[in-house]
Amino acid sequence: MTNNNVSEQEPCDHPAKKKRGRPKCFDEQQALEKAMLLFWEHGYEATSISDLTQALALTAPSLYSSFGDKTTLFYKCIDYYLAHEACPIEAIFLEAKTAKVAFELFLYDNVQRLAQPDKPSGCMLVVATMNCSDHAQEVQHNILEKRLKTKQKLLERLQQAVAEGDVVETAPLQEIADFYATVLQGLTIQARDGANVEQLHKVVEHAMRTWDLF
Amino acid sequence: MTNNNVSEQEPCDHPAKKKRGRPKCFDEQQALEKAMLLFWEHGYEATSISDLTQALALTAPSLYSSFGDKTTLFYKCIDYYLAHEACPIEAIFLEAKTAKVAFELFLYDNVQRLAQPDKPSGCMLVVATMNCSDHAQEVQHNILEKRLKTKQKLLERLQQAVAEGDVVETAPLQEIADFYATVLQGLTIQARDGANVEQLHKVVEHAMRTWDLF
DNA sequence: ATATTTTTATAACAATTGTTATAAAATAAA
DNA sequence: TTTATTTTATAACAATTGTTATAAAAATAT
Repeated sequence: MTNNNVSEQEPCDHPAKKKRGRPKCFDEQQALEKAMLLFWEHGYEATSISDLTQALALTAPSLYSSFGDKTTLFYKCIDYYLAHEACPIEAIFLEAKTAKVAFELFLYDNVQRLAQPDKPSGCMLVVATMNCSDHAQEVQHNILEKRLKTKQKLLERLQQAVAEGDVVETAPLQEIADFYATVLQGLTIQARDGANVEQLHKVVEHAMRTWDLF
Repeated sequence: MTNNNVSEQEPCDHPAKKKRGRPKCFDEQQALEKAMLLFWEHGYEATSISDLTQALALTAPSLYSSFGDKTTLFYKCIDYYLAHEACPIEAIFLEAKTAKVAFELFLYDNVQRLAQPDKPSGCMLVVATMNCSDHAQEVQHNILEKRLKTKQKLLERLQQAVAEGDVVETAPLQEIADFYATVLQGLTIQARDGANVEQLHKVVEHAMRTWDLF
């Protein structure tokens, strides 16, 4: 919104290789971000093409020629979200020495992202395809799989911890993963319901204090 | 679905006071339940009138004359849900001697309801108005308030516990309420993502084991 | 200057959205 | 039997849905 100094056109190695036809009168990345914010806020189906064209200030044919149909655009917005707004779980899990620290960093990082005052609340992967008609079943299923992958990563980090010795072999890894996945997704709804960063921080604090009880 | 022996027509005190005009060819309660199931599964906006008329096997004018417009019907479905499918939190909170038992019973009762194989997963209050356009903002806000009321009841039960002496005065009541509300709503998303009753049961079991850590 | 390429703007498309007017059908009361 | 009442079925309504055909506009390449 307030940031206008974006790179006008990616030089793409060649410093100033002018393109052939009529130049675009909007920045693709900026438009993608605005579309992502709409889908994030209202969800896939509740965001209409006319909502998008209005917010991005471009016509429907421009939208379609640049990003494809609504489904394709939505997937591109999901990719944009994962690249710019979602928690970098792999990086966090790699740098953390123990699983407990990994989960701690992961949850606190999420808290910061889920309750930003100037952004839609909650995780886009959770909220954007919650309400879908039968027509959007494929989109819904596709996003569900991404959520399940995150949960799988929690489990794998716990397995790594067992291998490395910082979690005992008898620990119920699946239950631990289920518990923290539940807390994580609960944070999304709490954020949607108006909880702020401090509140969510306290929730995570308590959830982490239970680590050694498993 | 499998239960057909519903009361055909409410006698309404007078045993057999026949109504005046042409009789209805469908059971209102049964129709309401089917509508509720659709809204529960797909959400408010993603459920269309034609989805409803098709599932209830009645025409649009019949639907409108019996239940009013879409918004009114939705609210009636919410009432039906609260009366027949939602956890009776007041009753549970009244019969439980301590706040810990109250929360325990409340969460376990929810687990049973959130992951029924033959019903939509998760809490309808959480999932039905997750994705809404600007037109449905009022509906969305209305349902949000109902969610907040539940959270408020958690807090009030904790305050009651302090008054009764089964929770220490120094306990951070708001944080405890926030934590268990987070777990509760996380259960809804977990159920939507395919978790079964046993898995959710384990999550609650662990969440309850942290009670005395506050 | 002409040709080529890309993006723009205008306008329309069939299908679906929520909703309602109209009249026929089915009952009870007079 | 007639009248009154209620529900049904048919059909349409304007508005919006996602999408695209068409041609003008604006740039580069020849």
